[in-house]
Order: sequence, then structure tokens, then C-alpha cells
Amino acid sequence: MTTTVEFINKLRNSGLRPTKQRIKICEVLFNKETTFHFTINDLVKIIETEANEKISLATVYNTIHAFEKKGYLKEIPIDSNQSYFDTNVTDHHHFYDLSEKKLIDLDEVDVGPINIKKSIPGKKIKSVEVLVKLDTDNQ
Amino acid sequence: MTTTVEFINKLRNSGLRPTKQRIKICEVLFNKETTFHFTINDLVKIIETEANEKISLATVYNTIHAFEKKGYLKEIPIDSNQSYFDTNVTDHHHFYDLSEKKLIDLDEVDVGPINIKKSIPGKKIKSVEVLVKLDTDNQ
DNA sequence: AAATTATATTAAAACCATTCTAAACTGTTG
DNA sequence: CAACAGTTTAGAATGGTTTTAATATAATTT
Repeated sequence: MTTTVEFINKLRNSGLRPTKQRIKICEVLFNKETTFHFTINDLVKIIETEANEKISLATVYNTIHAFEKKGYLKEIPIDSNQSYFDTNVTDHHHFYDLSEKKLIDLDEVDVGPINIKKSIPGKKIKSVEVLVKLDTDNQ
Repeated sequence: MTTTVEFINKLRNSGLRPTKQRIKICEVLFNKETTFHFTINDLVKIIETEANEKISLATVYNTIHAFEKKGYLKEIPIDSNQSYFDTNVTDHHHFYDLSEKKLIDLDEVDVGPINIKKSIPGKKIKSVEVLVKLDTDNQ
């Protein structure tokens, strides 16, 4: 449970003005017991239903990108023409259920250490992400 | 080196009519010494310059999706609003150079075995893909 | 080889997620 | 409170991808 004041501080400390819209989005995203995955569309719907409020699409995009840049969100690459975001910003991987089109978290311990034995001169590794695609088990 | 006749057979054997356009795309994609990564836009440009021909965008999309479904191409998920395809359909992973927006192949040996220790009931693992994001080394 | 049928190609329009624009608004600072 | 910089907004623009419906081509039948 995080109070509104804490969100305001969090925003201010990261150089983001604590506007009504940003605070609301903080509450929707970071006031849950568990982390979760969402698309922009999901988020807009949650705001409209759960909070019974309307935030302009452009603002939602702006805010999500600002939060991503600050490290409060992570974008998950899956083969889709839609961006998926994760409120879990710790190092971890993902299952992607192809039939249900859903992401499931996969702890680092569930994958084990990955040691990349190749390197590219002048480049450093920024992240290592594993995507495990799942299919239904029948047949 | 693959002959046109071989492409025609390949297409026919997979239930795809060997049209002029599909054969041309086969030649552009599968008649190279090395595998490579491309976007639809890249492919259209290659066809226009290398082959000095024009294939409708819709046909390029149709063909690429047909080839993907047949397993002749793989789509590579990266956080982008553009689809990247790979003519290398063997199991392997990728570097993604964030500054140059380029994919680089990463052999299975360069990553080592990955043992997923978690499983989801009723689901089976279809693929395990590692994406290593790279940044410039300076600063 | 012509006629028929099924499938593929095409240009253009439609679609849809995302970004941009420029005007109105709001938080911050002095 | 005034002034400024940063933010929100609706609506337009963008750009990759898909759809449409007419035309063309490959395969099949006669």
C-alpha cells in the first residue's frame, strides 16, 4: 500500500511534476499486490472503469514512456504489433502463452544463469531477456 | 545456389502456387550465401533495386506470412513497431544493437544450454529465445 | 488447348497503434 | 500573485500492416 503522498514524492524526486493524471496512473499501476503486464489499451480501460476517469490517450502514452525511462516500467518484446509493459522491473524472463496471448513471469532462478560467450567490440550488454513460447500440450 | 526449378518445387510441395512474385522473393531471400535479417521495407527495396522489379506491398506481406507459416522464415521479437524476419530458421538467439537497430545472430553455443525449471500445466515449451540488447561501450 | 475453377496479385482504401501539434491548462518559483 | 516552464488535451498526422474488390494467373477439367 502506497499513499498518494508517496507517489507525489516519487514523481517529484524523478523530476516529473506530480499531476493529477500521473498520480492516478501511479495508483493504477503501483498500488497492486502483485506486478502485472498490460498494454496501453488495457491501461486506458482500467483507468476508465476502476477509476471512472478519463485521461487523454496522448497523456497515457507520455506518462508510460516517462515511467519507462525512469525505470518504473519495462517494455516486453513479443511478436506483436502492440507494446506490452511490465510493472515488474526486476531482472526476470517470460513465458508467452501463444494460444491465450498472455505473458507469465519467469524468475531468474527458474531459468538459471546465462553466460553470453560472444561479444561485439565497442558494445556492452545492456540486458539479457529470455522469451519462452508456450503451446497447448495436446496432440 | 538454388535453381528456379528447385524453388518452384519447394513452393508446390508446400501447397503454394509458384507465381512469378513468390519465385522472385525466394530468390532474394534464399539464394544468399548467408542468412540475414530484414524488415518488409528492406525486402521491398531489395526487390526494387537488386531485381529491378515491383511487387505489390500486399503481395510481399502475403508471401512473407505464407513463408513464415511454412517455417521458411522466423519472426524476431524486438521492441519495435516493425516486424523483423530472419532467414535463419535454426534454433539460435540474437544480439540487438540498440543504437544501430540491427540484429546479430548468436549461436546456441554462444549462449549455452538453457534449462527452464518451471513449467505450466497443460502447456509445452515451443521455443526458447534469448535477446541480448547491446549499447555502445563509451562513457 | 479452350473453358472452367480456384487461387494470387494489385492499387487503393481502411485500419489501428502510436506520435505530433498547437492551444489551453497547471504546477512551481520568486 | 505573476511569470514561466512543463503538462494535458483533442484531433490530426504518421506509418506499418491488413482488407477490399477487381483483375490476372495457375491448375484442373473438358
